[in-house]
Amino acid sequence: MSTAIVRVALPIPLPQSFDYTAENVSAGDLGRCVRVPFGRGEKTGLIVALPDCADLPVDRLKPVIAIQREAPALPADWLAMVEFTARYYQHPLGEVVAMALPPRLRKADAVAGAEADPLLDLTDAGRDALAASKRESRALALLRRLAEGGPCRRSLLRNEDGANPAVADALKRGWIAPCMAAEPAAMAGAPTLTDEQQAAVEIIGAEAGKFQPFLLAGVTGSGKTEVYLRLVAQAIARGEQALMLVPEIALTPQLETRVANRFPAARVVSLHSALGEAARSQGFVQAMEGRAEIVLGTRLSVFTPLPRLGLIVVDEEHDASYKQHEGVRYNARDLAIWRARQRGVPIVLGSATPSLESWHAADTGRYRRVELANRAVAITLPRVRPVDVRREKLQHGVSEHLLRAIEARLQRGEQSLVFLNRRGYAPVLSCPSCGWVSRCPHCTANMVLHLADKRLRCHHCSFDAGIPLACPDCGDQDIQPFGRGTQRLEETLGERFPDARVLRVDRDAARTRSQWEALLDKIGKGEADILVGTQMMAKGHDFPRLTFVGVLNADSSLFAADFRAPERLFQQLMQVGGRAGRGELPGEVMVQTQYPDHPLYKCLEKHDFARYAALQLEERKQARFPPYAANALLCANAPEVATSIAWLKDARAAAMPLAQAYGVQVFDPVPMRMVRLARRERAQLLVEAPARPALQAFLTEWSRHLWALKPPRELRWHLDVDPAEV
DNA sequence: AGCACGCCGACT
DNA sequence: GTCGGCGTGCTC
Repeated sequence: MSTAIVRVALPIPLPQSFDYTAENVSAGDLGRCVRVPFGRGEKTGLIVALPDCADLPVDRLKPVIAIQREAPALPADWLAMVEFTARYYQHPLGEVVAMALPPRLRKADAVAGAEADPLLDLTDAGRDALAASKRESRALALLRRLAEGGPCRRSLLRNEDGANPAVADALKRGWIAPCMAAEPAAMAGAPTLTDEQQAAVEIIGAEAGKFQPFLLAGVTGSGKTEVYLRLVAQAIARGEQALMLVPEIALTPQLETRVANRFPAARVVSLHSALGEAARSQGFVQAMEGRAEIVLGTRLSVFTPLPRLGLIVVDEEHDASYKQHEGVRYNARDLAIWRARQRGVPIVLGSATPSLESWHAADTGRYRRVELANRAVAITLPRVRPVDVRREKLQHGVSEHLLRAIEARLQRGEQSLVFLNRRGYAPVLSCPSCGWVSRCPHCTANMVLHLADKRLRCHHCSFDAGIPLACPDCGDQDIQPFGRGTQRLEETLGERFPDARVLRVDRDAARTRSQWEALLDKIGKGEADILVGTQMMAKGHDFPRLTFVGVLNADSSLFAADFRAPERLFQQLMQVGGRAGRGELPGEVMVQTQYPDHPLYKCLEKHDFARYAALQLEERKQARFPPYAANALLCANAPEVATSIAWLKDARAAAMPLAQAYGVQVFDPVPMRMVRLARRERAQLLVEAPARPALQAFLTEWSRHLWALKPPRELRWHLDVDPAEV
């Protein structure tokens, strides 16, 4: 019996791991879950190292309770990634592990990797039955599908409605049977590639087995997904696994089915936040054991262990949902790149409107740019033009130009979308005689009027109140909604076009996944004439009958305090414009603005992303913003903003001696633009470094000081490395 | 984060 | 005389 030391990462907010003694430990126990005594209780952690000696006298170490040896250990490269994540984002390792591991895996019970989804194929008897068939039936359709498409996962057959009894019946009759993995790379129903797509596939495919990032810049409708699928097929054919990351709302059952149907014999694991614990654990284990060929998922799936990883795809790489905004504030796109380098595999970042960071990386040659300039589906890009609202009288915020454009679509039986990034009926309720406005009692924000359910609601903390009949301050009964939200716009358009079917698509109308699906379905079937939508409508889906997009209130992002606001506006407008005219019909986009000559709108008119990116990058360079600098924010919140500011001042004082040495600039603490959020008052401090390595080196040292800086009990703080908003 | 210990007010 | 407030200190 030999006693060894194991180093355990525990899910507690402390920047250190804890050492324990254990019997009969082997190198294979690295990456295993372990039950340990901790304080007065017990905890489950992960063995992250087998050190020769502990940083504490051995007699003060406690023995572990049990090492969980039934489940497979997490591989070394996975450990290296979570360790990197913890280091880079300055977050305790144990908490990173707790986030990245499905909860089931951390528990003591082993996850059985049951073969629940067998690959089915026609038997000889099945072929006979098919040949002898007389009448059309469910069973027959099933057999024909297998005959034409080759072997297929049972789950896929089940997806086609009502086919499940037919599958069971055919199995019983011996017409179909589980078969050994045929060719998982086999594709079903793949369209012919355009020359451009073909070229892209060849260029990227040639780098298989090497680390090489690609920026696949393809206009909306150019068929990026098709390029991904071909590359995935190549990877699978080489016996490798592919990881496909997509933004949060983009992972719909449609996409899952599209991928799964394309590779009927492959095992596709789909991972998203709505998934149950069991399904998530199962997918994780299937990927880890190399039994799944494709992992398709949102940001969290970047942590899926893949022993034979051969390709990473990040779709819509500019999308904000890749960055996590609480807990471990990681960016899945950036981690994906790190992982591709670690594993020596190519990575494809795809977008019609790449992030300026990625665009710049392509400019400097760190990434290889591959362009898809032509739309694969529609004839032309939509005509885009600004509507000068200074020269027009508006009707409830909508210009006559827009209304006429909608009218024309109605007459032609086509769909219009009016895009307004503001939920609710009106952004505020106000008293004209005393100036009272509906403020949230817990936040520095206004309560939004939701007339549909007769409530005032704070969009930041979800505080909810009834609508007062009179002004709470002066008693005036003439309190009024000010400004316009989607609900009011829906009402306005309904009044103006009484015969049209107006459909609102925002977070209130599509609260659940199924509501969102139902809305998409309704639009797809042409059961709406005018859509009123927020950014939810900006991405993802093509509606063949949608030929007009009108944009309201775009200017508000033009001169916003956050330096990334214009970038996001341009991306959003380009994406939303991409909704118009994806079918046979040409599209048109109108943007209401007070600044029709603003370069952003000029570039948008010409669909010139490259030019806009160049302009923005020049501005960023002048102002020393990313990607020409690396940022981190130290954020603090407490019941009183003074507490936050005071602690941040101490933190800054601790930083000053280091800042010189690393060449970083540490700014003064400032209250956040929205100081109060959910009864806490927030402040932050910006750190600006010339580049990421300098920032990293500085943060590593600074955070040691920060942990030693005892804050008052009621104060919370965190570091946000590469923040999305400054 | 938990969860202890620890030293000062109104209750059986 | 005790129950309990939440201040501070530790967890291998």
